[in-house]
Amino acid sequence: MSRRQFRAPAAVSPGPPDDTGCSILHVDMDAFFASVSLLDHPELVGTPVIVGGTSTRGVVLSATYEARASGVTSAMPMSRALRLCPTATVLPPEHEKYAAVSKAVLATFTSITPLVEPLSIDEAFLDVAGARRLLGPPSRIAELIRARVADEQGVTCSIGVAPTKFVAKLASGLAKPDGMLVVPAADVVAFLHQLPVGALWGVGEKTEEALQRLGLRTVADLAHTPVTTLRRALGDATGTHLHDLAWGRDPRRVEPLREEKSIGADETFPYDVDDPAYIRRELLRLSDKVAGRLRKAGLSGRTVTLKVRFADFTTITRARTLAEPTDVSRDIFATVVGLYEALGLQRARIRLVGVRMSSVIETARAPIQGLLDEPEHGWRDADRAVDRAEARFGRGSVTSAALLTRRDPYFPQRSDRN
DNA sequence: TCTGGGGTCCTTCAGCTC
DNA sequence: TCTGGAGCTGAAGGACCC
Repeated sequence: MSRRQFRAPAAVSPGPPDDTGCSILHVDMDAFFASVSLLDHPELVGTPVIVGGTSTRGVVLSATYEARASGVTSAMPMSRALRLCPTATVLPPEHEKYAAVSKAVLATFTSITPLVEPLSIDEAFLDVAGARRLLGPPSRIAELIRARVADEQGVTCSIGVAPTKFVAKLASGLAKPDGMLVVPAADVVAFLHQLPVGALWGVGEKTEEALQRLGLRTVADLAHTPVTTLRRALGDATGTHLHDLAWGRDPRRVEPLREEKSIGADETFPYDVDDPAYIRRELLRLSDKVAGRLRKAGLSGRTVTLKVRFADFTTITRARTLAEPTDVSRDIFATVVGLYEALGLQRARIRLVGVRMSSVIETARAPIQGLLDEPEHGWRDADRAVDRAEARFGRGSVTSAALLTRRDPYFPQRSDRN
């Protein structure tokens, strides 16, 4: 669910398409989470529905187009969304269901071309140059995909067809909902130049403000500004990149295999917390979670980053790079708690804590040496035993004694298990 | 209005080495 | 021995995406 919506320029027709020079498809599921949730609630089809967190600090994850008509957008605080659309039905997220549909949709894509680059759970780029002989021109392939996704999964998607990834992504956004937009190579510059600068991928609120200060409102304005001016205002990389995009230059290819660069987890408390012992327990829980995900992915990380967000929403991070990569919960926890204690916070009111591991490599290639004081069968073996137990008995079946509690003052809904 | 959770990438700065 | 610059790396923070 895109946070910003742009109307399709009148000059571009969605009619019988000229797809000359187009081999990149961007497929974006329409209101994905809400659509999948409605598969089990057919009585709510055609009504305003919001999927999102129901805690005191929940935000909108997705909303049906009926709810969006009232001004509801993703990432909006739930309290505000319900003020805008008081008749909406609120459904809690069902992440496993979304993952299953996403996997099935991805299988449909890979049956058409091996060049599929998933961008998130609900969108992907496809390079269909190699499928043309078998399946026809890109626009016909796009229609085939839309029909198959609707038939097989019961949800709709929109597709942008263009010569480059970034134009295809813009086109799919403009085709929503349940549509297709083709931008042939010869029309790319004209298509781009009538859009507002905020439509460009990578221009958010701050960058848009910086561009407005330069008097730049449309992509055409940006394209006709000297690149040195943009670099001065936005930095070398961003300035050059946006200037290239404004002229339709985007050499990025569809890359089916993208390596993960970091794995992390963070948690916003329903209420601000000022109890250091409670924070340490949460860091243990998050360290366990991150380590488990690293092991599941067969990865180890070297840099441990602690994130702390205070009650006033200011956020700090502290990082430490270890001598060797690790996927051991205990190592991550010891490092992150050391970073936390080095902050010297007394009773600061904390809203969120997070743990992230970066500089990740495959564990099989990681140089792992036992520490001098590490027992022969150390925490690494214990972690693997926990992984095996959880695989057999379910998540949370084995956990640290410190995480076992009858009552959680900050998460009343939590029970004995995490 | 009051801001989740999972990420990536970029910029700036400091410390280190040569 | 001291100093300054270049280049590298890591840390921190910000912006952005879905």
